[in-house]
Amino acid sequence: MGSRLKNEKLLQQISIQLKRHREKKELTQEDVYNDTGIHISRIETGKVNITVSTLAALCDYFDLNLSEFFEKL
Amino acid sequence: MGSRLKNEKLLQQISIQLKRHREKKELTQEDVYNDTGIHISRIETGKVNITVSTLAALCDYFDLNLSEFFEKL
DNA sequence: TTTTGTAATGACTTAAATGTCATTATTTAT
DNA sequence: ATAAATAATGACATTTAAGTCATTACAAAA
Repeated sequence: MGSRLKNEKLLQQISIQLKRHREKKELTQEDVYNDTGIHISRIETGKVNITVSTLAALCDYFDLNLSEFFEKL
Repeated sequence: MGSRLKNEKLLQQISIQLKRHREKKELTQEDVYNDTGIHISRIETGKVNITVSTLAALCDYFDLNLSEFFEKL
């Protein structure tokens, strides 16, 4: 059924991607919070099963669409 | 901040996409449940803010990756 | 070393996704 | 029209994402 391993891996990859995009824009976690209201710290540790809304909001904030975000998965 | 409108629209689009893929494979909601353990009914109504894990599991089940799923958004 | 800025984590609350099952539409076929 | 299959919804429990704030860890700079 839902492979826990594959899932953890996916969340890990998402977290790394988000961190990369944040750092590319030279933003702190606090910046992200001030601008979006999202606490990204726990997300970037890869332990949170983020919702589509949250991911969409972050992608929007980082100026990328969901499709290209998952392209580099 | 998080535009509720845009969000509802996104979730609506996701739900429609999922339904399209399910029907293309001629699967019932019960089939999906039996194979994945996921109750897709509420998701297909577009009122649920699905998690990445759930979406990933469904995409996997429908033989498509997340990137191409969001391409046709 | 000692600040200082930033990130990670703990504790807790709230809201909501997910799971489960029964019941009520709704669609499709006979 | 009736029956059968499928989907939607209601009600409820469980789990967990997300919000909030304080504290600890860590890194970079002074």
